[in-house]
Amino acid sequence: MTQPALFPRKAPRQSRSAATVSAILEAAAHILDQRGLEGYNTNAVAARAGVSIGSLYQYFPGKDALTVTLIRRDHEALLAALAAAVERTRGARLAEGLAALARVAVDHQLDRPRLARLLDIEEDRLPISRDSHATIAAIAAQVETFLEQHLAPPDREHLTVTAADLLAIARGIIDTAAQGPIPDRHVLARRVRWALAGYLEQMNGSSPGAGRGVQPRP
Amino acid sequence: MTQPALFPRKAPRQSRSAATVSAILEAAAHILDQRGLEGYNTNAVAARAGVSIGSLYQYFPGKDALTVTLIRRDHEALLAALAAAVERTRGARLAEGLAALARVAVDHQLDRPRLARLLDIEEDRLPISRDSHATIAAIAAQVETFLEQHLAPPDREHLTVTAADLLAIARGIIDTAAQGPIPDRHVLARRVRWALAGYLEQMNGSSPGAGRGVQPRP
DNA sequence: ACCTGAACACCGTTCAAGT
DNA sequence: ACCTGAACACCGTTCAAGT
Repeated sequence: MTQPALFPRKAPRQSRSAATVSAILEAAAHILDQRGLEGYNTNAVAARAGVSIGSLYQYFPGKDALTVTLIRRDHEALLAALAAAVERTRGARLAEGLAALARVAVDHQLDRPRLARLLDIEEDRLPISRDSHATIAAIAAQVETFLEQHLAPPDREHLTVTAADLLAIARGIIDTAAQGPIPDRHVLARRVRWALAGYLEQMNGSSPGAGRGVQPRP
Repeated sequence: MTQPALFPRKAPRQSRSAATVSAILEAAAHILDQRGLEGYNTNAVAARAGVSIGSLYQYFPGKDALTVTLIRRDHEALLAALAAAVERTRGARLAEGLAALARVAVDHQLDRPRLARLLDIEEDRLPISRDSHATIAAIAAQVETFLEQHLAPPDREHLTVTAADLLAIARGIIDTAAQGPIPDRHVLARRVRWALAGYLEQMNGSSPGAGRGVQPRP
């Protein structure tokens, strides 16, 4: 019943082993992107990385731990892009800020669409580990910071739920759109912006008690 | 490279074999709901259904075909509930209708939350087969019908995209919320309603050329 | 027409032997 | 400290033999 750990087994201590870990991760991303989940197996990853299967298991306790590391790296890239956008639009109007966030989310997903989609699928399937949770929380915190900058201070509880919903809405639209033929970034970003702005506006107007505090800054 | 078919191999012709198929599907749903994807394997399904593994493969060409059948049944239940709600709210105001749709979506997901979530995960992973596509299209068509009833006629192209986005938004919020502790249905439905109404309102207001036609009925 | 279950294949993982 | 690859275990799938 004890399931295998989902974090790297140990950190590499010598430069050659650091290279091994890098090669394994790069091979894993490449195979996922090129061959999909069907062709994604540990033997193929080890072969492409040019190491033996034993070496892979020296650094990763299992296939899922490898996948989780790819997911965390992907999240960290999104976090960096998001933080930059939040910083950049600090003085801007809400609509402009939301447009920037929508663009970041769309660009992130469409950079390597297949890999991004498969990592999302695996993320849904896998339990969230400790440090994955930290990165996800940091992403949500960026959205909360953005809301604090562009809205009058509502109560904390709502800020958290609101940030989570905005992220879920963006992900829902982008993931669904990305299942079909590659969509136009600009059009897709506009649809995401509509959804985000609309949610905020509705929340503001619909719930007299709860939403009162969420007002655009003067 | 030719991947196995994802539809049932053949229809049962005798009553005992119909019972076999039913037992297999029921066992599959039960195991998914109780043991998760980890415990979901064809040997366990056959054992719980009380049939040999060979019988399972007589009716389903593979594990994924079994899963796809569960997904299609789930979609058909959603379609029926959605069609009833669309019919029921035909004369109602837009806000009331959206609230009804949000409730249908939330109730459907929270009926058997774990099973619903795992089927969603598998649905993302699996290619959409012919008749799965038909059911999904029928669900989207219900949303389009709803929009036609409650909004002034916009152009067709936009109706399709709008319906798809509304579904994606609802799914994004509900799936994400359902990952954590079981959320309150009423609160969750309200968040979904906000998101749906907000998207429609934004689309209406933000895009002078494209959105002009989407106006609430007088 | 339907059912059975041993056998096979593939792939995740381990471990004894190396450098 | 790191690497190797044969061996093992689990599970999806097939197929020859039944009723």
